[in-house]
Amino acid sequence: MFRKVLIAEDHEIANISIQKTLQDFGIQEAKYVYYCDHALTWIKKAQRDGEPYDLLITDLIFEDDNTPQQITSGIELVQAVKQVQPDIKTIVFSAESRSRVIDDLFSNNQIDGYVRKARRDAQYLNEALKTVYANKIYKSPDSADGALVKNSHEFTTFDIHIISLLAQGVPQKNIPYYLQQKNIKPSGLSSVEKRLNLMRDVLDFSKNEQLVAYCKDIGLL
Amino acid sequence: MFRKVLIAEDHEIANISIQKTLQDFGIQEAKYVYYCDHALTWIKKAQRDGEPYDLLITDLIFEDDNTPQQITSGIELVQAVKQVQPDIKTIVFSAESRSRVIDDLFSNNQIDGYVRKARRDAQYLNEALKTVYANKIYKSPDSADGALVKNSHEFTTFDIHIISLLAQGVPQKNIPYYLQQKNIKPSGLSSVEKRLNLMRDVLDFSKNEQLVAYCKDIGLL
DNA sequence: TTTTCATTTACGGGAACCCGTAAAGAAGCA
DNA sequence: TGCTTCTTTACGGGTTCCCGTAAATGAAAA
Repeated sequence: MFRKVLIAEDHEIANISIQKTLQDFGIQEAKYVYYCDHALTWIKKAQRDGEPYDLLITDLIFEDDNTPQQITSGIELVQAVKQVQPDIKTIVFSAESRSRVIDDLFSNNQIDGYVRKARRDAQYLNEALKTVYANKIYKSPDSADGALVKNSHEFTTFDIHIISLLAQGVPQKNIPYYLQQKNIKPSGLSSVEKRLNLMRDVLDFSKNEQLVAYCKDIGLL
Repeated sequence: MFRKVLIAEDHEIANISIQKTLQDFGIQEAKYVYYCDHALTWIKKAQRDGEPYDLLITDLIFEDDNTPQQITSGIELVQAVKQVQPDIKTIVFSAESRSRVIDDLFSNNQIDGYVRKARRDAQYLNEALKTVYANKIYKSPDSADGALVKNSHEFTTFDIHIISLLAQGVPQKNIPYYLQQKNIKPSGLSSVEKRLNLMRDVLDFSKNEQLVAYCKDIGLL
């Protein structure tokens, strides 16, 4: 089993439980930090001392508490750590449930495991440790996509920009101007209208207010 | 200190840590359940046996895992439990950060403590236990904000109905019809328009989309 | 280059929305 | 009852939005 493990998790309650889970595995050398910057510092230090960590367990979102930090999210932490020590194993432990976000972690950021904070998370974390130690990829079953797929619409960054501007009170007819400012590719008013029309159609909405409400609900805004 | 405590929390990891916190307090009789229905059952059973619980610690949101449940949220659980045993103390332990929602818990649902799942949640839970045991109200400092108090508007139920209908896609001109159905007093289109105009004016908004987004943010919808 | 196809933009009629003003209604008081 | 005051509703114009169609642009194939 893993010898040295580093845990980056700002919620004290979650941190405590991860500790306990590791103890049950007989892992003695575990370090627990509450900030991403501290995590990177410990990784570097261990690397220098010739006693590198085998595994990093990290959350995705770290709440800002006005302590200035260089690294502010789990994704950035993984990327920074991989630069220092490319062979380290990483497990992300987060409440994120959007399949696109989770899949991005595996494809772009080369993580080894994902456990969603949900009903049987302790059990799944346990399985993740075993699986990742065996050099395999682990994804907790409740984060395996396909669950939320009813008549959902895959929002592009273009879509999100439009809805975001609407939610900020920009009149529809002025949206082209804002899109040009950001060099976003289609910027014509008709393109905006057509895209809004398509989104409303797919989601069976009739008004833009519904789009804003929907995006707020699924955490897109 | 409390003798018998019941914990309703679906996340296994969080549940484990609450257990540990209670153990550190020397509380021996603690029962841990993962569903609201089970919680109510145990409360009733203990009541019948003449050994009632002193304290209920519950989450707000319980994830649906296709196990059919009567009670599906922490608020409903508190209300149901209070009917069975009005004198029980209740602490809510949740990630909810919207002050409006938290304040509602205290005013309408008579809870004794709120601890937000955040950085120092274990420490705050500790303080909550002591404070509530001393018959006082506890609210973890990171949920006590009041930071959102800019030029805020006191929403009436009339306001909320209007915005809710907008967020559901009802055309503005049809809102009078829906208001009449619910016997809401001013139902004229002009009244609706005037009220929307006032809300936008107070909050310095120009579009209804902003109102919907704002209400979602502060937990009004 | 020309042709073809897809994407983007321009335009116009009709509906919904914004907003100011004025009429109608409801409640309180002599 | 008659008067005042406040709330609610009705109306009309100017604007924005919705949506279908057509023109313009651009990219890839012939």
